Amino acid sequence: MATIKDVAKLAGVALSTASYAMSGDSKVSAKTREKVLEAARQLNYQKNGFAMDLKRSRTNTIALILRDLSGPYYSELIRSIQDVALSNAYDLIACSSMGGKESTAVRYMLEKRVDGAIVLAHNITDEILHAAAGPRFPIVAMDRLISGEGLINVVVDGEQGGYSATRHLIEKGHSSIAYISGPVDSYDNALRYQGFSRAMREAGLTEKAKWKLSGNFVREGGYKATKMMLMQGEMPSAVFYANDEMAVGGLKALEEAKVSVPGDISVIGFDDIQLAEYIQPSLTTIRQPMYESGSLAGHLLFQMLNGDLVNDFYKLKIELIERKSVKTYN
Amino acid sequence: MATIKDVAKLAGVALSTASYAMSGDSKVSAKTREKVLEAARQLNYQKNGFAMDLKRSRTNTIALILRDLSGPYYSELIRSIQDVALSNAYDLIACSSMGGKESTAVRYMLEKRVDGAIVLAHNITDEILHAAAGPRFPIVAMDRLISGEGLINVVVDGEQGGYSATRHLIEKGHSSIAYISGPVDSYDNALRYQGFSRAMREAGLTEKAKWKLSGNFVREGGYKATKMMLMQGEMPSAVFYANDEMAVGGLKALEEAKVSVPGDISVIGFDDIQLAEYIQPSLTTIRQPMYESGSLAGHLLFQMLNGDLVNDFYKLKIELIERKSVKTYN
DNA sequence: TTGAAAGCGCTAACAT
DNA sequence: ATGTTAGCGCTTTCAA
Repeated sequence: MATIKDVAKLAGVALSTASYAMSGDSKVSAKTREKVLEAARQLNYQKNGFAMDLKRSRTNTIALILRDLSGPYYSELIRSIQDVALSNAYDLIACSSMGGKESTAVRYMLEKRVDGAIVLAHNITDEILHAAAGPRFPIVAMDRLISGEGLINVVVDGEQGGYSATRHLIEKGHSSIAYISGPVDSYDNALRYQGFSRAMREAGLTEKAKWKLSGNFVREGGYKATKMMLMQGEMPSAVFYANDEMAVGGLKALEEAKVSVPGDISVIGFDDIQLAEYIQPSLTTIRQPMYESGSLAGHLLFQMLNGDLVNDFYKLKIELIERKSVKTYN
Repeated sequence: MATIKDVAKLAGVALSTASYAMSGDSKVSAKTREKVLEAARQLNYQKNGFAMDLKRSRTNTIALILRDLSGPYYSELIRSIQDVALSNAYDLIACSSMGGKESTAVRYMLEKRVDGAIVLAHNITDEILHAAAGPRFPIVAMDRLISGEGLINVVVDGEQGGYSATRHLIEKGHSSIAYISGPVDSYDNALRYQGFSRAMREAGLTEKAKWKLSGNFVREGGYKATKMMLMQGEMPSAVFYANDEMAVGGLKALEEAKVSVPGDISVIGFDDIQLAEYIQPSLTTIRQPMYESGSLAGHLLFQMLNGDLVNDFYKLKIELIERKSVKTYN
């Protein structure tokens, strides 16, 4: 691999002149520049990325940290962040946090291989985020509440989402409502459940323990939880799945049991995944403002990178998407 | 940010000793190591990633280059590559090639910010791939045929896929078959179309120009192409959409026109996206071995990184997934 | 306008 | 077992 030194030598100029010429500095004469560029071309010269980063102590790239790169779930969010990065002439890389402490994501943040990060990866501890963030390294956390130097939050109002979903059911006349929950240690699930509880309480409705089942946020879990609910005999008139994936599994269990949706039972989900629109019946659900929240997170990150002061907490509202899986109860 | 120098000073040892201690070299005494580690802890020391890379001239990370990070389409492929990277104790980052020459992806390859790459991004030219690849920088191309130093191919047999899909239709008794194509400059589309043509020719069937419409590989395109086909009056008994996204759009157009699938017309897709199973009717399609091909690409990349010699061309077979959108014609 | 040289933070060969 | 030192390839200050 040719280095800038080789280029300078071939062009017959000093190293620094070569550097100036290639970065388009105006103090180099056109003739010299051409000579340098020609030499670079001949040697097939490519600048070494980290030598530059090291010198500049800036990478011009930000990272998006996801628990699992392969999740189809975040595509809109990724798109929005990509847009913002592009318009700021920054590079964006996506890192997986699979592997926790040992993951690519953690290494990149701790070793400062990027200039800042947007984090959506629950398996990274607060401790690591605190260690990584700082005045020179901003982090936007989208999956938790955390504060500290260089650390801000952009979250979606999960409590309001849970509340809205439940209110919707109640307004349609449902009073016996099951809640299929995500993992107990999930912050998202906790918020959604809080919203559910508040709506129930305000309407004077009681939650039944046997109608609170866990589906672990996965399709299979929703399927099993629903089977279990079915086996218990008494059925609620509606069920609130804490995410769409579980609702998809639930719909399958219901179909197998010949329980008609929304005829016999209404269901509502959360997330508005792509499938929600296409499944039978199409799923009424809560849409999170993915594009907006990603875009906001990106913009804030760049403001911090510029040294601007920003608030450290932003909460976005969600929206109810009404489809065909909820029916007025009578 | 504390450097290793600070740590060494605080611990009262030489720079190199600190370095050795922290990388767990056995020649450092336990006591010294503890002293160093303690100093590092106190200073909240984090090693600087690119200083290390620069010195080692190795990054221990590979890149997966995708045209658009936000596409939900590649999740299985990403997962498989992630698995392979992890098991080789390498880091994996995903880079978008949006922006072409100026993209993050191209910068990372050219500036050698990673040790190698797997490319699935048509908007990157062969020229760039040639410039980036070399004996010290392996690239696995999964989206084209290209050869050169450090450059190998892992592709899925699109021609066979197109052939199988068409054969399936023919075996079910269909003889008037439309082909809704992707972009003309798409290599994937070309292969699928070749397979289609071969099957038609072998069966003595003729392609009709008016039944070859372009949908650009997107849902909306499939929708429009289908509308156009409908307007033309005469209908084929089956249509082969060159990808599932277009088929989804097509199904919608058909439904709006009250043309029953598969009652009045059969449809087959290509890719086996997640939706294919859930849409009404569920879509018969061609499944690409995403996990397998990603895994293979990953393994090959690491073999090359190790200096092993590998073949420069691998072609994987596809598989027909029979669902409900194709009916025997009578 | 050009060149010499310092130094970014780290590793590793070599010397002690 | 520990210390000294020479770079990795680049940018940028300072001097010419």
